[in-house]
Amino acid sequence: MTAVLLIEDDDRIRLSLVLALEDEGYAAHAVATAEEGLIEQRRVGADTVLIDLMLPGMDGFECIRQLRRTDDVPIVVISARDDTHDIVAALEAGADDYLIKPVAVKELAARLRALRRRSRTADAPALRILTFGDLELRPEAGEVRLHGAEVPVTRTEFQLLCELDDHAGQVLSREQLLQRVWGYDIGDERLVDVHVGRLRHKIEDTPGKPRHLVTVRGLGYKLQP
Amino acid sequence: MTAVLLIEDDDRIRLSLVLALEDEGYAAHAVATAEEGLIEQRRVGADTVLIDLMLPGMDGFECIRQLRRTDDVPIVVISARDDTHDIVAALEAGADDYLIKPVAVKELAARLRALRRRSRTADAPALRILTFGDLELRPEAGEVRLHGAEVPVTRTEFQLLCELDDHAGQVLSREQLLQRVWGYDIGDERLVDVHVGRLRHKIEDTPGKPRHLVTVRGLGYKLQP
DNA sequence: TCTCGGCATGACGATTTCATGACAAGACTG
DNA sequence: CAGTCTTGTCATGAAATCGTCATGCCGAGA
Repeated sequence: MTAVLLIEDDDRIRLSLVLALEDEGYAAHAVATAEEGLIEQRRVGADTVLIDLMLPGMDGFECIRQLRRTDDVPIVVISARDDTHDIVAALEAGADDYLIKPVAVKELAARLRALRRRSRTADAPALRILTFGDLELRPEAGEVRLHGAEVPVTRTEFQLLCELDDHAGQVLSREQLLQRVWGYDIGDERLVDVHVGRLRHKIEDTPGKPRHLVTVRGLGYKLQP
Repeated sequence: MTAVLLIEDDDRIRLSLVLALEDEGYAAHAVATAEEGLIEQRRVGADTVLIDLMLPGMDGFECIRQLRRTDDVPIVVISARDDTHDIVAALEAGADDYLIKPVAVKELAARLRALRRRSRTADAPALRILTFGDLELRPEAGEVRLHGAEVPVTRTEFQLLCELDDHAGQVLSREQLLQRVWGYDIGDERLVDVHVGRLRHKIEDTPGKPRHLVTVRGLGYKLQP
């Protein structure tokens, strides 16, 4: 059974939501403040956290941020405030979904199922530093290194490389690359060739024999893992 | 850049959403019908699909179900209908989120970011590998391996192999293969023979005794599981 | 065994697909 | 404002690939 932790200060809503969730087959557990919620989640480790934004003491936003420091648990906000600004802030703080009170329990249950479907895996990815043999890509730093030495690449080249990197090992068609790097719907696909060529000059040692950025004839290009 | 596919029949909404998404830094691409959407997603493979529910022809629910049969892409519904029943049905069909028109673009963008944050970890190692004894087929990588070593294969050969693979174990007639790989309605069936022959040179070790790509006299070819 | 239709295969010209160098129009910098 | 960097377009040539055809083989049924 799925364990849900509800953080909500209003007694009536808290009680009715717990009952409704139990009806839907969840093991629901509720507390009234953000502080209790943090402790409880650390202790119990529910599969999903439901949280109100307006809480006495620590507010919902801060609670979400603190949860997110240590926990990748799916978080759904349930709030009376329907302001776009609040919604964006909550999602940016680390929430996964935002429902406006009064909530339809069926909808809540469906959203919880959808979210759970999506959150199957647990491990959080570390800072990405991707290595392909002697080629290093640091997306956050905007750096490309070959044999440890930084290689100057232009913005377009870098984006192209990142796009290929995001799908390392997969073939991306010129069309896909045009769409993703340039934002074109249609356009001259030779443009991709030209940039791939330029990139190769910089990141391949042996001309004519690309080891990283290989072309798959008739399909596109890919970055060799 | 993140590629988004929008499926929306209303011209005004479609255009304004595309522009708004591009402002937010997405590579947006739009079609007007569910049927086009399915084709487009198979062709281009966006990172996220936005879809309206009320569409001419195939409706949004069915489109979501069909997408989900082959694709794990995040799907966000954007609909004018605010009925709980519709929301639940869409989420159950496989959607990840549901927004009610008119949508606040900032909220949409925030939800897309949240969804992407959530999906990224899950679908990282999604490279399919299909194995037939010593023969390996990696559709996304555009690779064919025999005894672990990569075999260079042309596009048509690769498509032919994928098609046979999709129906592994069952016989496909030359006519079916012509239709599926070449798109011909009619044509010279010898063409299939020639390509099967070329493919065999590459993926069979013992000439004259095909172990993977078997011909069924009078019927067609099949890939032996 | 003979015959015949289905199948395999090698060759070849036509076409497609790629790589690359050159160039001009911006963008950026000092 | 001049010089440099970046970017998109184009032309060209090389190489890989495609579809067709002709030829010959092989298996199944008589």
